Amino acid sequence: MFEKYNKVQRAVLETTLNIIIRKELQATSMSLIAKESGVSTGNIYHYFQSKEDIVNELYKAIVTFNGEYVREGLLQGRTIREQFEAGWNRVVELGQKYPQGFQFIEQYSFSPYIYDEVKQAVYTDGWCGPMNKLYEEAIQQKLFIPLNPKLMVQMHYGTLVYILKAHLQGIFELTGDSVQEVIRSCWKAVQLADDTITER
Amino acid sequence: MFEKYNKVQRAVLETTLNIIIRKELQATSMSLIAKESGVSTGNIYHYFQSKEDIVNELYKAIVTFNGEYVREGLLQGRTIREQFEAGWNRVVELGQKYPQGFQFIEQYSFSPYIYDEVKQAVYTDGWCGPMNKLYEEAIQQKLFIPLNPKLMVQMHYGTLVYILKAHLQGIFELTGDSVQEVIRSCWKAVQLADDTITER
DNA sequence: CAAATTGGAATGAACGTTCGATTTGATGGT
DNA sequence: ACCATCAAATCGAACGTTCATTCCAATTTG
Repeated sequence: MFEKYNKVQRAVLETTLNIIIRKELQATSMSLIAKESGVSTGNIYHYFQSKEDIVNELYKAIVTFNGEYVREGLLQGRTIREQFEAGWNRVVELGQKYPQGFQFIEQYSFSPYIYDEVKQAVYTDGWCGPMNKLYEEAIQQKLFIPLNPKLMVQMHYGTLVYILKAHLQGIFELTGDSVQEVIRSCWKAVQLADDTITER
Repeated sequence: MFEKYNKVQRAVLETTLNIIIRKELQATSMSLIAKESGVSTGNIYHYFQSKEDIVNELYKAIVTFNGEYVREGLLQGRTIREQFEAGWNRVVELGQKYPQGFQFIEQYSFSPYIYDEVKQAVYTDGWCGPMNKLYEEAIQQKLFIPLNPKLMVQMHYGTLVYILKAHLQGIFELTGDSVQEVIRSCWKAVQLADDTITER
């Protein structure tokens, strides 16, 4: 997740993510980060400008990592339908394999603590751009109804985020089958009516 | 929104909501709440036990308000389809008419700062319970596919939350028509195949 | 005038950040 | 093989500020 950083930076970022999810941004003090990461406060400031800088760097790193992970999935599919399924499956995998990073992005994507410039990274380094493209193509090929593709992507992302959230909160179990069912229903929600036959 | 509170409590809660959305929980200090609400710190502590208490009270108040608002909408529909549309329309209205309350609940529903007991209020005073019931009925009447109703409610809530979030962030406009289209597509996503004829 | 309410200065703890001292490890001269 | 040198890395105590909370005097209410 933090390959491009050195040992100290990695320890700090990992620890910070850990504490923020476990406690709160409010309760995430520099002294606690120092204690848990094994890096002294003085040394932390050798590698980061400020606490804000740490949190924003963390945000950027996770968005980039998630972006690569999902884009890699998109490449696996040949047809639009396959890309659709592979892409959203990767999003769900992210939520399950890296729940802390997933929760962090979710909780702070609307926080004023994250700089606007860093938030924009979702479109440049994240997976939003390629996914929007895929939806545009699906509309052109008359697979999807003619709605704003960005709106549709948000819809489907929200769908998955919320079943993952509820799952992480223990409201219900999430089997591989039910995930597939949800992704299929996402397709069904926006598919053009006369495409119904190709649907299993 | 805060009808059951007195003048001082209302001023404090409204101001707190305002600052938290504008700045951050971290940057929401008691002195700032005092200054902006026109209530002295001493007096705030006369009506609230602590800062945590204020924020949790705020959370509870908004959940209860939102719950009443959506349940009221559910009552307007006669058929299941009508209740479905009326209910989700109310959710969207909440996000548009009371964006601060909406954003606050969204941002802090997973925060450790909110007591678990207060979070449970979503089910007792909120709209999750009645909405789950509606979905169960829709499954029994063979209108919906046989999936976990709680999962489906979360799916659809996520859908609407994310188009509202994107709209509030200015990513795209949200017309009344596109909202209707989204709600219809939510129904389509989970409807049982042989129900297609009744569909417009 | 008693009780309830209000105001804001005072308090002590905790916070983010700074800074000078110390350690480390690579380099080159003997 | 040994040591001298030095810049980079590391440390944690210290600093000044800000914070949530308390306390009590002042004011209002009934």
